Order: sequence, then C-alpha cells, then structure tokens
Amino acid sequence: MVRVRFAPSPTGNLHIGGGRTALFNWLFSQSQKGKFVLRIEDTDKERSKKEFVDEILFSLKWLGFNWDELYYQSERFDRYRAYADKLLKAGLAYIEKSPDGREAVIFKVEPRKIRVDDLIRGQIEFDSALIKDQVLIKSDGTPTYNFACVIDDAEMDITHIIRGDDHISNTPKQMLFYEALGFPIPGFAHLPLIMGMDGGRLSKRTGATAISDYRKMGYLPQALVNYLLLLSWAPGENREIISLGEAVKLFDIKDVNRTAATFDLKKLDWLNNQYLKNADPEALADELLPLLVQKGYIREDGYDRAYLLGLIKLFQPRLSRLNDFAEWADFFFVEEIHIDPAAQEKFLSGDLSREFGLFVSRLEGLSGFSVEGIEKCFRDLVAELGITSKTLIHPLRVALTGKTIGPGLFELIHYLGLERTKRRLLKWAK
RNA sequence: GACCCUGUCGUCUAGCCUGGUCUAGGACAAGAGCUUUUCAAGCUCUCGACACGGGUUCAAAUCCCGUCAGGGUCACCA
Repeated sequence: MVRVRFAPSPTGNLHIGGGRTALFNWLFSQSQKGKFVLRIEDTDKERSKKEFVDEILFSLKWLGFNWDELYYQSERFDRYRAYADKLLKAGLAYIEKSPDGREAVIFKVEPRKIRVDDLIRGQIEFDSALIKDQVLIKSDGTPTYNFACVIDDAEMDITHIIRGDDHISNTPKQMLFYEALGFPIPGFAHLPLIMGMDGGRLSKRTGATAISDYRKMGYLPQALVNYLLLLSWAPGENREIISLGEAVKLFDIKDVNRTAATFDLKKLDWLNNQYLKNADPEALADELLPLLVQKGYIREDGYDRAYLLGLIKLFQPRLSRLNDFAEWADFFFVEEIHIDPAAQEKFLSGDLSREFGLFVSRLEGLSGFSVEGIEKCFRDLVAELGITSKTLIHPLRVALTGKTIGPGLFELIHYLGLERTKRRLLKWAK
C-alpha cells in the first residue's frame, strides 16, 4: 500500500511551495488509493510555534487535503536517540565532545558512489567523498533533520518521498542512513521549485507567499489548487480547468515536469475568475460577509440576504478576486459615493439637468421597477431626445456609481432602487 | 568555487521516451477589433519560442557530445 507524507516545519505559515508539495503528495496517495500522512517536523524548539502548526493544519484543510495520520517529531526524540545508539554500537558513528563538554553523535561517511532513482528525473549519481561526516544527534540532544526524517519515514512505512527539488542534495545523505540502519529504500520524486516573477526564489518581496494570504485576498481554494497543479503538470488535451477529483484520475507522477516554474499572478487571477463566475452565490455571500461587515457596509444581524445575493450575481462574472466585490460594489452600500475625478470631468462637466430630470420622472411613472421597464424608459427617452444611448449612459453610470466601469446600467438601477437613483441624479440638476 | 538539477513564445505548458504527421499546438499576459452600455465579462484576430555550437541520420524540438545560461545544495536550520 502506498503511503506518502507531507512534513512541514512549523516555523512559519504554510507557503505556496509547501502547499504545492502537499498537493502532489495528496494527489499521488489518492490516485494510488494509499494513505496521506502528515508529520510536523518540530525538532527546532526555538523556532517551532504552536500557532504555525494550527495555521498549517487550517490551510491544508482549506486547500482540501485531509490527512490519514498525524505525527509530531518532538514526541519521538527517544526513537532517534535509540537509533543513534544502535549506529554507535555498530561502529558506524562516533561521539564528538564540544569544548563545553556536551556530546554529539556523528555518522562516519565512507567514500563511495550513491545512486538515487528519482521517479521524475531518473537516475542521479553522487559521490559520498564530497559529503562530510553527518551529525545525527546535536549536542543539545535533538536529532538533525536528515536523521529524524529517515527514521520517521522508515518507521511510518513511507513508500514514496515526494518533496521539493531543494532536497535533492539531502537524498544521498539520507540514503547512507537507510543503508546503515537496514531500512528499505523508498521511491523518491523531486518536484521542481516555484520561482518568483524575478526569477529567484518565491519571496515576500515578489508577492504573497503564504497560502493564507491568498485566502485573505479572495482566491478560492479550488482555483489556487488548480493553478498550483498547472504549474508543473498538464492534464492533457489542452485542458486548463480541472478539479481535484478529475486530477486524481489522470495523475501520474511520471508526468510531472522537471523545470522550475514561475508563479504568475495574472494567470491565477484568470483561473480564479473562472471558478468565481461558476460559484454558488450563497457560498460567496458567506465568504464575503465578514469583510462587508468589517467595512461597515452591512450589519451581520440585519441585512437583506436576497438583495446581497442579487448584487453578487451582478458582479460575479467579472471578479478576479472575491474581495474585489467590496471595492467595486461600494456604491450599493454607502450613501456618499466617491466619484472618480477623471470620470466626473469627462462625463459630468456639462449640464445634464434636463436629461437626468426627464429620466427620473419617467422612472417615477414606472409601475414595477423591473430591469426591462427601466431599460424601456431609457430607450424611449433617448429616442425622443434624438441622442445616442451612450451619450446618456456614461454620465448616468458615473453619477450613480462614481465609476466608468461596472455591470449593466439597467440592472444596476434596478438594484439601486428608485429613491437612491433619484437622489444621486438630481444632485446634478442645476 | 564544488556537486547536483534544468533549458520550447514575456509566463505556464503540449510535443521529446517510440526521429518524419511541427511552416511547433493550447492557455495567461500584451496589442487590435467586435459587443451600437462601460469593462474588470464575452467573442474574433494579431504578436510571439525549440539557449548556442557540433555531430548521428535521407530526416532532429525530439538521439549523442560540448558550450553557455538559470536554479538548487554545500549548518550541531528544516
């Protein structure tokens, strides 16, 4: 049975690279009907924090990767010590005393060739003569990363190690431990790294790095996962949009790319829009609620749910990030709308008293306040005035929303209602 | 510097294993236009790549060698 693991260190939030590693591990386990193990590598007592553990677990769940088992390295120190003693007895390791009298256990590296069969890259050869003796147990009694990692992977029956490219050079060192301890050697697969737009490592300087940052910005987990997937794997047939479920069926670890990929926010935005426009408005409303409350746009206890859903549907097709809604639809929630100065200069500098006045009085004569009725009012008016639609539509839009862009004008007026429409238009009557 | 990985449009990729169907396909971005209501949605079109140099072959993006470029790792961090 296939068993893979994702082994984050809780010294920070789950970042994009970690999320991607978790994704491929999870995907592989699902496609092989195996198990996905989560192991928190918290051997560094100084830097490991409980809040980061919580954040990582939360982000993994948000992305949709549920684990079958969960372990903490900090609870397994006696295991590492026992194996170090075993190597000591076998004469494969030695003790080194530091000046202050504390002892570390060091593994003796013998010169030889080490071959690694990588599922993605094929065979890689290393020369252990270039590797110096490896610390197993530090003088503070804690195990080193490579040592704890090998023992855990062996004891947890991990069959495949799928991790980032940056671990390739750790592999020969770990291989030495596997052999010294007599553990079966698992399969290895090294994923290419994700780079920032500047070509270097993805860093805070080149953009957000934490998965949670993307959640806060209004990206849907499905979109982010889809994007991460596309970064080093293609479902075939020129497909771009693919669900996790479908990916599980099509995935083969051998098809993963070997080249480092650049993280491109523009494409993520496009993908997010693809998911957003097909999303359930109810779910989007739930997501948006805290933000709208925080902005003072609505009150959590007393808001019109149906009305909010209507507004969301209005903007849904054009949102790149869910949170854009709060900015783009602000004029539905505030009394004093902010009018873009350039737009005002361009569309509202002339005297539109007559046109606005006529339009308002026609709207007042409307029996219902339907989108169709509003549009008919407008079409009839421009026909009678002998002007083109656009000469009036743009000024109306700016006067009502403060912006030159937005949803269709008639739907917009419908949701704004007669009173607010009237008030905002008559403001411009001279 | 040493070792390792990688090199197809600006970006993500298909094609490479099993050479010919590739005057290299798709997507994002960009540019142009359409949508006589905007665009941040939709539709259409355009721009744009096999890193370079040698081989092998009737034929190379595909196989081999070299060069160059980019990245990663060289901790008692993980």
